[in-house]
Amino acid sequence: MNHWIFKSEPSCYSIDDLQRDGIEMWDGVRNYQVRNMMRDLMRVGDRVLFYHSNAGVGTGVVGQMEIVREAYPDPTQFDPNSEHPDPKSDPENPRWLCVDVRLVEKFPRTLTLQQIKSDPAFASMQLVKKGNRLSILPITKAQYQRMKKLVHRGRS
DNA sequence: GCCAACGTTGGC
DNA sequence: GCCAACGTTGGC
Repeated sequence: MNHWIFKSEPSCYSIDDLQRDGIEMWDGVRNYQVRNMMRDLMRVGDRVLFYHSNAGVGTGVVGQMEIVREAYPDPTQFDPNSEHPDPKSDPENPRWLCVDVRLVEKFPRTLTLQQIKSDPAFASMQLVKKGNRLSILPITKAQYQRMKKLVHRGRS
């Protein structure tokens, strides 16, 4: 089983939106590295941390999810009215994929990026490295569990 | 709103 | 295949 972080700008789609929806198609990925991770490594049952990006003081990890459907063609690439249509994608051989996620838990508070950066256990994570622009990142099981622990303990 | 980082595009 | 221009991401 693999562990992941999925980023989303809360102004676009937030943990509260997912709480309302329960299960959601994670669409709009338009990056080849991320697509390949979805295709090759992501499996039903994988655990995922939900990260709010570009959220000011609210930037950080806000909950956990799980993968409930493995990679399949992202329908929004063929929808001219969607956020990210891709006219060059061939319906016979779709370029972009998505997965379905289910909310497991909204955390009682946000584990902020500041807190994550200040913990040496997370120093090796891609998330805290400068210039990382991937919307989906792998994380180790140990790091995942430590984040869960910190956020439930209330203080770190 | 600024700007650094980095992926993508397209001319050659 | 190189690389400059451009667009996007995301922290601050």
